[in-house]
Amino acid sequence: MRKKRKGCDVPDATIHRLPLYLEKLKLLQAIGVEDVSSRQLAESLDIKASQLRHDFHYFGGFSRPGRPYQVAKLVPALEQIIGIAEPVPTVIVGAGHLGQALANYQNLDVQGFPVRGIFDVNPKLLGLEIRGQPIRDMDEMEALIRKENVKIAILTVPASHAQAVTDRLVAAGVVGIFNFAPTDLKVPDGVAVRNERLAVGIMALSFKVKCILQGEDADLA
Amino acid sequence: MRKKRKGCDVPDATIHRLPLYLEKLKLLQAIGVEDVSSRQLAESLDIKASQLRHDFHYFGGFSRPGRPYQVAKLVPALEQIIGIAEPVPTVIVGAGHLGQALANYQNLDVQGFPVRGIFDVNPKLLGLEIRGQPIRDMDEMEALIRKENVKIAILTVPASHAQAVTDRLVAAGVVGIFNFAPTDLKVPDGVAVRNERLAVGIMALSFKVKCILQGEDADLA
DNA sequence: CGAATTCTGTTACGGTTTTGACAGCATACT
DNA sequence: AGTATGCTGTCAAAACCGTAACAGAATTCG
Repeated sequence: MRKKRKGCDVPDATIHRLPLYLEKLKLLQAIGVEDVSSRQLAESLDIKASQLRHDFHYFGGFSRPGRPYQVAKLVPALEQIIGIAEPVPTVIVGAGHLGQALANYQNLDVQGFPVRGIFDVNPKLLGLEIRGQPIRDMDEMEALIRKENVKIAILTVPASHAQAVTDRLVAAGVVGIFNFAPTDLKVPDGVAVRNERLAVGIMALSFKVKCILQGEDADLA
Repeated sequence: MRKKRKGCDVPDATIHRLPLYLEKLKLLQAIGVEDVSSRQLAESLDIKASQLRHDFHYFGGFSRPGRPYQVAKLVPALEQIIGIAEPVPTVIVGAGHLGQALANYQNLDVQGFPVRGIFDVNPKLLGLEIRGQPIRDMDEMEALIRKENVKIAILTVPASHAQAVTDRLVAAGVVGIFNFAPTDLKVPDGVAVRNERLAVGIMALSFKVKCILQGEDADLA
């Protein structure tokens, strides 16, 4: 296999922690904190300090040894690593309840993912504006993706349409798909999919709840 | 530590796969399939058959050796394990866009989590009906949770209110919280929290997209 | 009836992630 | 100046998870 680009050969588990680090650091920055040690930052996130340093180690020196991390240096460094140093234009496909909720979710913009288009097949929804964006017909999708150079799409269509829409997105140049449809998508190499399956989340929770309740019963016995 | 209850000392990774197994099995059941081998089931989910058997092994015999799994046996067994053999009553706290979208999400009911109450502080929302459920005032929350014996709550309030609401939920007897607020919740032992952080998902995706695009640049060079 | 096939349950291996430990640098203090 | 302290970067051990291999059981076919 070809040698990976610097900073891309990183465990998934680490990748999932980077946004948490960034979020917490931005919070600290907002309240005027300038320096933060690995211990402080890790404890506030309920992880071990050694893990945090280990994570950062994949990307090389964020600080000089012996000195704590500087928030003002770390924030842009993490944004660079995550890929949101520049705003990342995004589209939402599927303007049902979930799609509309995401379109309304102000944090998407704030966190670097401005929504440049919302699309749906339902003609009744066309023209309805959400935060200044009209819901557009699917016919316009490819043109807008190309025009705005959109690389990331949020997919909130029914499972039955997900694969067909995915194929169109990929053909139009989308490289990352955030999939809320409860189905597995087939994509060519060079396209990343992240499945966000609500049902999995709540069922995993249910499993733990069941175990907790059983444990309490046992305590009483 | 006290000996764990049977079937509760299971890796997280396995727990997260159980809903996928169940979903696929229900699909097979719906189209009349009676038997399914570990290989068939695993391939349709893009995992190794050995992993599937390994997962099932945590819970003991679902089938007699030498015979494939019987869908009609496996579905209720998994439902039992996950804890949804009986419907699990649920409440949604926070009737903003996301809360309403989840309340409208029909699959919640179908998958065993009927919504028994939707709550919000905003008086303008009170009384608005979503799928037959009125949005109720927060004052009524504890009473309804106790009356319906609700153990799982879905939290879609702003981050600033999340901890206060959590404390009330826990005090009222909720044992599992599905948290969509971008903040870490402090809960006592015996309460499970699952954080569903949209920002983490899209940023993890962004990281991979950045790596893919860099890789393509490299290919051209 | 016996061999071949198909399948699961179980165990052992290999890789990855997490945790712990320590050396080295920079500062603060006596 | 010299010592003590706090910090990071780095490496090694430990825990965890995924994969492969195999033994045993039921069925099918000759």
